[in-house]
This record gives sequence, C-alpha cells and structure tokens, in this order.
Amino acid sequence: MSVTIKDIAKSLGVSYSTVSRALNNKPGVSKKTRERIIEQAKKMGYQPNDMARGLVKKRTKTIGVVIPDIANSFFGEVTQGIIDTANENGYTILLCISNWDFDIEKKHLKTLLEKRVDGIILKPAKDDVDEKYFSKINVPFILLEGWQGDKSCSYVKVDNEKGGYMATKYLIERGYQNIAYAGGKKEAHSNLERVEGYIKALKEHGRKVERELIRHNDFTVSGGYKLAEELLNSHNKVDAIFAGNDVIALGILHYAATHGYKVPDQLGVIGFDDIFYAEFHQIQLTTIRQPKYLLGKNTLELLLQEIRDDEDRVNKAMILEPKLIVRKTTR
Amino acid sequence: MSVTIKDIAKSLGVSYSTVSRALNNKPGVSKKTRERIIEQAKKMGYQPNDMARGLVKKRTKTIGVVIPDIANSFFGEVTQGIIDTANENGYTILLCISNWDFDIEKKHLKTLLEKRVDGIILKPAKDDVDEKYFSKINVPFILLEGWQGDKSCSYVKVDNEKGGYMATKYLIERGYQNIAYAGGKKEAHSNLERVEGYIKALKEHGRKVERELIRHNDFTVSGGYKLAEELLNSHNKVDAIFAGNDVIALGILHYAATHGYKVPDQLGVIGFDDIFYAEFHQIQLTTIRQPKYLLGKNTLELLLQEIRDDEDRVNKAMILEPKLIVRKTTR
DNA sequence: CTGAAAGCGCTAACAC
DNA sequence: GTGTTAGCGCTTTCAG
Repeated sequence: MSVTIKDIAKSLGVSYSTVSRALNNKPGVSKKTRERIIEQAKKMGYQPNDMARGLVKKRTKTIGVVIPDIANSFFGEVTQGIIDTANENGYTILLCISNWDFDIEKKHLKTLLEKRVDGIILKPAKDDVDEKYFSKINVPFILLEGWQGDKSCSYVKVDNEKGGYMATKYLIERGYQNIAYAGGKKEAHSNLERVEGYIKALKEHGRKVERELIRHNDFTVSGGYKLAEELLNSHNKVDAIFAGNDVIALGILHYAATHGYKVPDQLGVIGFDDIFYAEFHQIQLTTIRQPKYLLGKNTLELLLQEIRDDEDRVNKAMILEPKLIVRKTTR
Repeated sequence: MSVTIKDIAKSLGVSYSTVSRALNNKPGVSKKTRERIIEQAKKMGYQPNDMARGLVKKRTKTIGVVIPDIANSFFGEVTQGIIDTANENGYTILLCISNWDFDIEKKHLKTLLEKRVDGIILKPAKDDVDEKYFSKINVPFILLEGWQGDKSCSYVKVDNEKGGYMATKYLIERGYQNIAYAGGKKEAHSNLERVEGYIKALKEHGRKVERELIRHNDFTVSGGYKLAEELLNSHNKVDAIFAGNDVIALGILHYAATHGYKVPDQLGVIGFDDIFYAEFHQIQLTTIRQPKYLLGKNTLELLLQEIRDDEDRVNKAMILEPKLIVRKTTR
C-alpha cells in the first residue's frame, strides 16, 4: 500500500530503526545517512502513519470536542477559538455534534474514548448530569460553560450571574421601572445564574421581585416573541425586558416592532451573548457580551495544561468576565 | 494502562482471539462464552482501541474536513450537514480551519493524511490551485464549492450562475432600471459565476452591461457599505443592487438606511445565501437561497460513495439548485 | 553510530 | 468452537 519506514530502509540498505531516528530528528544518526534518508523519504512520498505512532506512544495529538450545535453562531465562535488554539499547539480536533440529544452525546463520548483522544471538551446536552457520567471519561476533560456546583471536573465559563446583574442594573439606571426577564430553558445553569443576577440587582436597588415577570420559553426568536407577547399583555406595566440571550431579544424586538411598542423609549431591551448580528445597523442591540472566542481559546489551553500535568492534575475553574455593550435598544 | 483484549482473555482463561470474535459479533464463538466475555468486558471497563484496529483494518472511520472559517454561519450550516450525515454513517469528523491561509491548509492536509482519514472534504483557501496540489491527496476527496473547470476531482456546489441569473432577472421584472452588482473577492469562482448569471440576465432582457456597475470589494458588511457608497454616488442612476452575498447586502442596507435611500422603492437589494439572519423582521432580505445544510449532507454522501467504490471511482460533480426567496428589500 | 528485536492492541488466516 | 500465530507501522530499549 503506502510506503513505510521499512521500504525506505530496504531501498537504502539500512535498518529501519535508523530510518525512524533520522526522520524524527533523534540523535544517533550520522549527518550523512540522515540526509540520505530524508531525501529518500521525500522521493518515495513517505507519509508517516500516525496510528502506528500513536499506538506505541499512547497519544494521538487529537482532542475531542462535543457540542450541541455548530450552526449556532455562539458555538461557532467558541469552536473557532478552540480549533485555532489547538492547531497552534499541534493538536487536531475531532468535532462531534449532539444536537442536544443526550444519547447521541453518550455515543460520541464513547467513540472519542475509543479513538484515544488526548483530552475532551464537552458542552453537555443537558445540565443535570450526575458525577458518575463524568467519571467514565478517563482522559483529561473540561466542561464548557460548566457550573459552580460541580466540583468533579474542571470547567470554563462566563460569569453569568454578574452578566445578569450588570444588565438589570443598567436598565434600572436608565430609568426603567418594571423590568422583566425572558429566559430560555429554565433548568439550564447559565439561565438560572442569569436570573440570580437579575434578582440581585433588583433587590439591591430596592425593587420588588415579581415572580410573574420571570418567564421562560425557548432560546429562540419565536420563544422571545411569545414571551414578549405574554409579558407586555400582562397587567404589569413592563417597560423593559432582559432577555436570556440575543436571539430571544430579537424575537422581543420583532414583537415590539409589529405591535407598536417604541424601542427604546417605551420598551427597553437588553440581550446576552453579543452575537455577530447584534451590532448590525438594523438591530443595534444593547447586550452583555460573552468573550466567545476567548472562551474557546481558554478552554483549550486549560485542557492542554491538564494533559501536560496528567496524573497530578487538579480540577480548576476559569471564569471570564462579561461586558456591557450599549447600543440602541435601551434609552 | 487501560484494559485490553488480552486482559479479558487471561482473566477468563480463553484465547484472546476468541475475545476479539465475541466482542465483534463474529461467528465461531459459543453463545455461552460469548456472553461471559461480553459481561467480563463490561465489568472490566474495556474500551476497544481504535488505533490498533485501524492499523490492521486500514481504515479509521474518520473523515477530514478543511474549511476556511467555522464562525461564519455559511460554513457553520454546511458543516452541520456534513457532521450530522457523517455521524449517521458511523464516521467521525476531524475538523481543520485554514483561516483562508493556503499554507495552513497545506499543513492540515498533511496531518489528515498522516492520520489516515478515509476521505477528505476541502474548501480551498484560494481558488487558483493547480491539479498537482490535489494529486497529492491520495484518499478519496471532494471539493466543496468546487468549480466546473476542474475535472481532476469531484465536487459539490450550488449553481451560482443560475442564482445570479435568477436574482438579476427578478430585479428586472420588478421594474428596476439600473442594476448593479456588488461582489466580494473578484477571483473567487463562486463570485465569477454569479457575475456571469447577472450578465446573462441583463443581455437576455436587452439591457446594456456596464462595466462600472460591476464592482468588487470584500465579502463583508463594510465591503457592502463601501460598494453602496461607490455605486450610489456614481453618475449612473443605480436603483437596484445584486449583492454577491447576504453580508454584503446588509452593508448596502446599512448605507441606504443612513443616507436616506428608501428600500425597496428607491433602491432594491437582493442578496445571496439566505443566512439565518436574512429573515429577521428587522432585515427581511430578498435573496437567493443556497441549500447549505444539504450542500454539506450531499458532499459527505458523495464522499462516502467514493470511499466505497474505492479504486474504480470516477470524478463526479453535483450541482444544487438555488432558490429565490422574496422578502421586503425588493418591491 | 547502527542494527536487532520487542511490543503497542488488535484482526484474521490457519490449525486443531 | 477455540487457540496459535503472523502481522499492521511505528518507537524504543538493548547490544554491538
């Protein structure tokens, strides 16, 4: 089939261990034979077989990434950060998509382990996984957007509570009176934390926390649309909405525009994430930025560190700061 | 280290080929021993080593994908189609990002070959690559958004000329008189083909093709903004612009909105791609849709076919139909 | 400086 | 049915 180290050895009349040494820049080969070997390898179109190498060296220079969705621009940017950083460090990424399906995720994890990846980055499809699930992962791994409560593994995330706090505080400062929260999946840890920040800000400013102003639907445009409808037609005089993410915010803006609510005077809207499209002229969404690329980059770097430390690694948490981006949907 | 087939064999007092057979559902093992083996494997937490298996079977069930950018939502959706389909067929994806850098791309290709992927999907960082470059790729591979001119390999793409034709024809039919083209990278094949469609439609309708109405900049928002500025301030009375892609169109809309051009009456705008955000209420871009998910799906399926046919495979081209999506930026 | 040989974990052909 | 054995292509002692 393809040319091997043995073929080169034979054609040059040397032993194949010498070829191996020469090709890997290892000491113990005379300059002359080394050059001959390298040249011959090139001439014969030799391509090292990484599987064979991995089998003996017990590492693959490959990292597995399991995320729910890559078409989603949030994960797109995070993944870009992961892959760029991996490449810079000589690692290649096996990318798996769970489509938010826990069973698919499990299968992917199994495959990655069988492929003997050097480490794994995982954004779980559901948030309420128990430690046993993670304990099966017998390689270094990091939870993407992990949560504080879990001490059984390392994670990287943005300070969601702080983000929620910043968003709500800003709305209060801009003079909005009845601030609602329009979230996505209720149980999602990121969601819960943002709600906490929201509540904290309200309390700190002497506002009453009204449970019916905290609503949940989907992390989608239509989810936002429905929530806006609910909130704006309730008896409370909602004049500002903090959306659980930017896509929800867009749904809210849609509802507002089609139902005569003037943004930002009559209704203030603030999002979360700062997706690429938030800054478009036609949208100009005020939002809390997550450093998405950095999130990916740091996650990979933390993982690399764990791979290096190997046995004596300890669980770490890395928490990134969110940032308020003021645009035109708040007054 | 981790438990192997031999460990299981030893613990059960059978030969390890029997274990292999049992675990792989191969005939030639009594039901009883098979069950014992499977149970024991589970108990010991056995994880097959895919490298060892790949080494002997000479296939990895892994496919390499090299694209320029994954944060970009076009590639994001295409990649989602690729990965979903790969997973359905038991393949895993090694994803590499070239960042539009030809040298990085070359390095990725080399790595993928060394990892002995079963096939490769490639969207080249530049369009003017010669056949020799491709001839080095000694596994089945498909060019994503390939071009007609090249017969040295298989490719999948959307009929760009037809899309350009449809867009321009529609603008003509809606009564626009001076239709300009605002493109991205000039040399890009997809761009050239769209221009051809544009020209064809103009000619077919007895319109004059004016070279100064065909302009190029970047496939970005600011590229579109600049082109709009140029075109709308030229002596020609441009009343419609066909943008090389949706992002350019958004830049054009931005310029129009900030400089008092009424869309769609005073200025018609049509894009290309139909990115997720094109249909937002605040944008409502008329555009030519590329079936992005399908593009990825079909590319992978074609690749699988080539992997199956192996030696007696022939180069194929698959060309998908674009579709006109009418929204609010054309009258 | 170079060669011989063991072995990484597994599959598959060949015996029994 | 089950065991034995020969590799897959490479790295890495251990001799010389």
